[in-house]
Amino acid sequence: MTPQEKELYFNVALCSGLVLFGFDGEELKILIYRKKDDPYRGALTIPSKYVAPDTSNECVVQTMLKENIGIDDKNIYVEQLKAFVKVFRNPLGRVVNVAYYALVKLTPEIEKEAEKRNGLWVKYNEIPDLAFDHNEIISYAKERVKRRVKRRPIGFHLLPKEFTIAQLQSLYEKALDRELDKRNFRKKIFNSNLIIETGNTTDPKEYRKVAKLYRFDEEKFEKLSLKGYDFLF
Amino acid sequence: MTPQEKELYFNVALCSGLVLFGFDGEELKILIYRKKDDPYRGALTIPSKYVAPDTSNECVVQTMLKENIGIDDKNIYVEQLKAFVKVFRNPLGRVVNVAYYALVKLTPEIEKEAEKRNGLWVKYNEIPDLAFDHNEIISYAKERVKRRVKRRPIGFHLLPKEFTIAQLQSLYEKALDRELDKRNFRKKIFNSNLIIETGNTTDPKEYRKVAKLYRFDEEKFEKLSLKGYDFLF
DNA sequence: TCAAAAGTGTTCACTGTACACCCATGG
DNA sequence: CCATGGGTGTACAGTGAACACTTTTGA
Repeated sequence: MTPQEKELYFNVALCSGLVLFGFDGEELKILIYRKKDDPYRGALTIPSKYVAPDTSNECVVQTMLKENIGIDDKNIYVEQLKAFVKVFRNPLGRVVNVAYYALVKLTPEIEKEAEKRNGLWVKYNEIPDLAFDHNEIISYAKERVKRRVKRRPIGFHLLPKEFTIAQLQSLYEKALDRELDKRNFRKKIFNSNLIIETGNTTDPKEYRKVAKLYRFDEEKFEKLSLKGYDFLF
Repeated sequence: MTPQEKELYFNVALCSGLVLFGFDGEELKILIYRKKDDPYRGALTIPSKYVAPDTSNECVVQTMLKENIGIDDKNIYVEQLKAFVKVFRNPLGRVVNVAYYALVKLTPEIEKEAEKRNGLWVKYNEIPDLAFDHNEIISYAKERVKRRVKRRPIGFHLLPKEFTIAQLQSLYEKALDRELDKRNFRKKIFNSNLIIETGNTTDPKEYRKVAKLYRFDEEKFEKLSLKGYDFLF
């Protein structure tokens, strides 16, 4: 490669975009921000951050998780979506956004933590207009999650350690954007043998009727992951 | 963004990588090259090309199709896989490879054309060691094609206008990397109503027994594509 | 006593899969 | 006459989808 070519081609910026899905037991939400700098000051965006040439995109995603919701945990489920590469995405120059999505269990603390840092949690089905091509990125992320949820038990990343079947079903309904039959859902979940009764129940003060709590069988999950796909909805 | 930041971040090169799948009626193949320049002179690679900051990645893919196999056709099926972004992919600097795959119907002419231009067609299941992370890219592409083939009738992009059921089945077997039952396959294909008997048959000189030729019902295909997924294998 | 959510089985249609033989033709 | 590949139907199991009532308990 000639020096001229080097100057021509090594002239692109790289950034990581993050579609952060959070589930609070009832609602599936996505974290967005109001931009505080140019370009598009004041517009809404998903979390995005430039990547220095000697830093990995995945590292920047971890940094964003730490900065945006205060989570410093390597076990958060993160997966690349694809690159968004349109020429005129950004007025500063050619910026390639390599988009990722991540799944987190929301607690009131995490929600507040993100809001303290100027984040906004918006419902999965009520995404406002965003800057750049970020709406397109979110659509792509939602499709990916729909597909993953149908095939792999990634839903467990979004739930607390112990959860009720109703919470699990609610999550699947939100992610797939359709109602599921309660009896069929339970049959399917129990047949998968991926969840185990913990023996605990919900706090009687919180609900009208106590519900059994379950946890996820990690061993079975590992085997299933290795084998490939299963767990269809 | 400060000028210092601009200098720091706008320092990455962008390239399009292409996993080109071709089917000749019997074998599913991938096109690779022997590299003629540094770095890794002499190593095998998939077609890749730097993208100038004012050019779209998709455009570069079209250019590669033209340069590598002499096909100048906007109807070739092309889809982005994802970005391959490791920091030390390339000794010249940070190069982000946005990988695509494309599907083409191979004729002896196209195969020879590509070979004239130094291309090598390797069988889907006999991929040699490649430079950079190109083996990883091909693995990812194969997984994507497997999934797509199961869900959408993209197989038709790899076949000539008129084809036999045996050719179609052979393609599916190669792509999915397993044998399929002849009767079940025919049942499934005919039930999908996606193919139409043309009334023509194969040339009696070519085969021991003539076989009916079919074509693909584009109208039904459009409807099916819009509706979403179907056509499971 | 009523509203709200937990929990529980059966039936039917469809789809995937396993499986074997006859026919036409060229060598 | 035989090797090759085209073409055809049935039976069984498993899964998806539709569907309604009882129980518990807090308000």
